[in-house]
Amino acid sequence: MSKIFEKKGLTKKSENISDWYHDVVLRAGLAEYADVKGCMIIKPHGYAIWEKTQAVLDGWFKEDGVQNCYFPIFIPMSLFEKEKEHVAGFSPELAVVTHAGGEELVEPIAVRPTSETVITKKFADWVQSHRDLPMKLNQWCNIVRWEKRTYPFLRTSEFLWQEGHTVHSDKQDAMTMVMTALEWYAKFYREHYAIAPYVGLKSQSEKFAGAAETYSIEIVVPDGKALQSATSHYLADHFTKVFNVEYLDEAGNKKLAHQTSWGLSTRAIGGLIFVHGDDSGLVLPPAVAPQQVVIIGIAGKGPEIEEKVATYVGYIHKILKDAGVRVVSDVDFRKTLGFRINDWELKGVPLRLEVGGKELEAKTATLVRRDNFAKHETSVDLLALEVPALLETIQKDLFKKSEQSRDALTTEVSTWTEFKSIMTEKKMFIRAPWCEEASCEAIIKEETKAGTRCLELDRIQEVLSDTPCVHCGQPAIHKWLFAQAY
RNA sequence: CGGGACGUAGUGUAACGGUAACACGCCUGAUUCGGGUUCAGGAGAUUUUCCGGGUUCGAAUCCCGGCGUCCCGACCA
Repeated sequence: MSKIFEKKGLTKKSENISDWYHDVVLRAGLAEYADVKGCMIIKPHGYAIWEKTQAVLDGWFKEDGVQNCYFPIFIPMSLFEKEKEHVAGFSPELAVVTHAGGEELVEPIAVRPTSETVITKKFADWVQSHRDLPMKLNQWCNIVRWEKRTYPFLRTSEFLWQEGHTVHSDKQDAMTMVMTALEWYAKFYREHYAIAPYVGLKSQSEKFAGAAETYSIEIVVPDGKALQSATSHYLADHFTKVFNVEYLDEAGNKKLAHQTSWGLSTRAIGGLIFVHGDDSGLVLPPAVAPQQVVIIGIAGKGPEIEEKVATYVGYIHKILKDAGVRVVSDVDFRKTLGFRINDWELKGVPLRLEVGGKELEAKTATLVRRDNFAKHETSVDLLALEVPALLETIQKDLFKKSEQSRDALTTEVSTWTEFKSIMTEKKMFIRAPWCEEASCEAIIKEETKAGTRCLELDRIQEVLSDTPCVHCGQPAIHKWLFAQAY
């Protein structure tokens, strides 16, 4: 039925997924390397995906009463250093400004790796009464973390994200916020990125520096490794204590506010590339594709046909645009057909309409799906209904495929021998009983490079009895997910 | 931060210590256009080979230092 046309110079995903990934990022026009190590220039096609991401999440945040704001990129070192665990966690990757205005600064300024400190300091001023709570803020901004080893989108020295910061009267209210944010992210990945993630609680050693609890979205990359793809933290009173975020309750008692923070970054785009891409390049889910449909005009012989085809393409373009489809037309007849098709496939446009002399005569268009290359011809009269429906089908099929891939890359084991051989021979997610001791986790990581990824939400209630830890044999408490991480 | 590789037109590569070359891309014109077509001509390195020193009659090439990038490890809320 459908043949996959190989791309010149594009490494096959199955041969070397890392080379393939880098090739796709560059060839699909998502991003390029910048002049500073580990930094990335996000090109229009990549940025457009980010804008789609922003639009969806931002809408949900606002519906819930979260307000956008902006705090400075610079944080005085003294402020940053106030919460001890926090500074210990972030110091190694901090970029610090020591000179400005031609002079050495009296106090160095940190470039934000996250904004808990500056924002909490202001919460102390803004929160006085229980009537001020909850206070929910968010900012879309850039972050700098000087990682030793970088990877386009997955781990860059500077990246874009949103960070939500909220304060609440008590733990219960804060936890509701933590779970709401987590659910937004899960829903976003499922319904917009068409990715089936794992959602759960991080272990104590893997949690955010300064948090009481961290929940995360974990994506299963097709090579069996894990990508932490969004986090939601319950900060308890760890920061509010340090910055004195106190309020008076109804009875006039002074109380410390409870706090949350949650974020999703441009790393998400890396997950999107990894999960759906194939040997022909990027594959975008229709929900977030900057262009959902490309109409390719196929020239016959001579300018006369070209003109007719171009007119016909314009006609179909309008039909689709009126039907609410994000559509782009390609009638650049100076380039050969193969070149144009390959280029649009690399870019990952979910649906291609081929329109030439044949279709013009029959008043049809040929529809080709990017995800499975299935091809069929349809009458123009049906396009306004059929194209949106087909885009939805593609969206659903991509999700199903992601779900199958995730499940196929997850296995349950109960013995250490099995655990170790799986992790060393074939990387994948392992679900196994664990004692929840940090020392045990550290040894597992040392021997297999795999750490805990999360305790799935629906397994938190499922407390084990008489089950030994997969590694140390001590009583296990829950079944956790383990994997090597990106 | 340890180990390795590398740095030459826009990109990818070549050049024994002796005239910096080739392919792709780009421009012009044809040709072709239902899956990266084919051909002809042209521009593009030029205080030329990342930067600074050195050796030499002569350095892209050898030596020293710096900077940077990539790969492998350690690290990575």
